[in-house]
Parts: sequence; structure tokens; C-alpha cells
Amino acid sequence: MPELPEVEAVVRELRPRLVGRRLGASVVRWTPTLGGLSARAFGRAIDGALVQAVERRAKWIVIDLGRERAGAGSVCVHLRMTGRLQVDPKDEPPGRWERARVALDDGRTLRFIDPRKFGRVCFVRDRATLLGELGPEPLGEEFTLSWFTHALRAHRRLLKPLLLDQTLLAGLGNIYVDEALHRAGLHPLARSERLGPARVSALRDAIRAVLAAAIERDGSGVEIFARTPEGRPGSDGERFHVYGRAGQPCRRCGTPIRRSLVGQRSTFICPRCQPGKRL
DNA sequence: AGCTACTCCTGGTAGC
DNA sequence: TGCTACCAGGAGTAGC
Repeated sequence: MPELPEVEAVVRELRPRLVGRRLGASVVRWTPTLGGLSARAFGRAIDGALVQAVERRAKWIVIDLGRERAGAGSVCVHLRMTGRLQVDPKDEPPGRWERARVALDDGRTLRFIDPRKFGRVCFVRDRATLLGELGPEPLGEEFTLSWFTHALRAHRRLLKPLLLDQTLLAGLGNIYVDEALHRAGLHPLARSERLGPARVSALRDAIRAVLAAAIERDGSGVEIFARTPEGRPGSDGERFHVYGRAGQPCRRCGTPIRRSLVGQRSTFICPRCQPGKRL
């Protein structure tokens, strides 16, 4: 499932294909994709708008339509579990899972494909409507050690659910939280307010290292989710240390990785590298 | 305030 | 072969 690194990869592929393009007519095959807006209102809002920029904020893809009267606002896309955004020739057949498409002025078309229908393509005048509550970017300057120390103390929550909370820190999902916790040697059920300075620092470093490494490799390795907008699969799938590796030996100490549920989510730990409560 | 359970969806897979 | 049952999960919400 796309998390911050996969979304970053998509944005990097889309940017040169979209910036400077003018949007045209849209076709929406599954209206809930628009997040409440009618297909007609969506079409009216974006038709004729010029794409000024394509950016990432947390796991959102933000297509900035600038401030022209015709297209003031942004199209914000969330891939959720299985969403994909790709630019194809305009005669590309929709296939079974296309939920929406928007014509481009270069003869191509921007397609949103999403088998499980969880993804969203939202038009908003003010992006803060969707992005305003998000916490800082884990790779950004705001994610300082002192801020993180304070945030972990203030919230008094279990570590994993807290790290998945996008209003605290924006961009981590199930995979990279498990990877970061393993790298930092921390248990997912540890209390956030009880982490000492060394562990807070190790966690912050681990989060950044895990995300940066994933961005470098472009994609999560889970093929269906890791495809770039051109449909190429992401690179190697051997990168994870714990995620999806139940029963397999920890790459650091050889102890079998254990799977359990934390807050309804699959959670993978090495019981030796991440001591704490039993899962 | 934080925690749990539930909801949205459907492709894939395990079991019979 | 063809069925059923269940799982995956980001984020929002309700209820305690």
C-alpha cells in the first residue's frame, strides 16, 4: 500500500507529465471517488485549469491548479490501498478498475485506477480543507528532536498507533512504522511518554532512515502498489526487515519474526530486537 | 483524552 | 471445478 515513499515516487513521475498541461473534460465512473463532489461540479471546477505544480504532502498527491479564475484550487489525490495515477494516451481503454480520467491538452489522459475504491480524487479551493490537520513531514525540517520529544510525552499513547496518527506525524503507514520500530529496537506497544532521550532519538533517526532508503529505491516492493505511473513495478522486494516476514529469521539476530495485531493492524516484530510486552 | 470496534471495498487465497 | 469464508488496510467515526 502506498505510503510516503511510494507517493513521492508517483509525484516525481507525474510532475514532468502534468506541470504546464491544461486539464480538459473528465469522466468519472465511480462518483464516491470524488469525496462528495458531484461529477458535474468536479468537471466544471477543473476544466480549462492549468497545472502549476505537482507536490506531495504526507500521502497526498497535490495537483496545484493555481489561482486563475478558471481553476483556482487543487486536485488532491489519495491512493489509499490500491489507487494508481497514470498518464496514458487518450484512447487507452478504461479497463475494469478505472474510476476517473481527465483529458490533458497534449492528447493524453490522466487516469485514476483503483480496484478497491478506497482512493480519492478531491477538488478543493483551499488545500487546507484536506491537509490542514496533518502533522509535520517526517523528512522535513519541522520534525526536530525537541519537537518529537515533546510530542511523544504530550500524547501518552501506544507507540505504533501514535506513529500511524497522521495528525501527529504525516506519511507513515503500517509498513514503515513496523520497519522503523524494528530499526530503533522499540516495541510497538511501548508507551510514548516513557521513552527516554536516547530512544526518542533512535526512533526519529530510524523513521528518517527507513523512509529515505525507501524513497531512494522507489517503491515498496509490493508489486501491485509499487508501480510507477508508467506501470513499471518498483525495485526489489527484499528490503523489509520485518514487514510481511512472519516466521522468517530476523535479518539482525536470526530470531523468527512474529506477527500479531495492534489496533486491528498486522504488526511484525522481532521479539529479541524489540523487547517488551508479549504480543 | 485515548482506546476499541466498525465501516468502506474487492482481489486474492485457503479450505473444502 | 466451483463454491464459501476470510483477509488486506488508511482513515473516519461512534461509543466507552
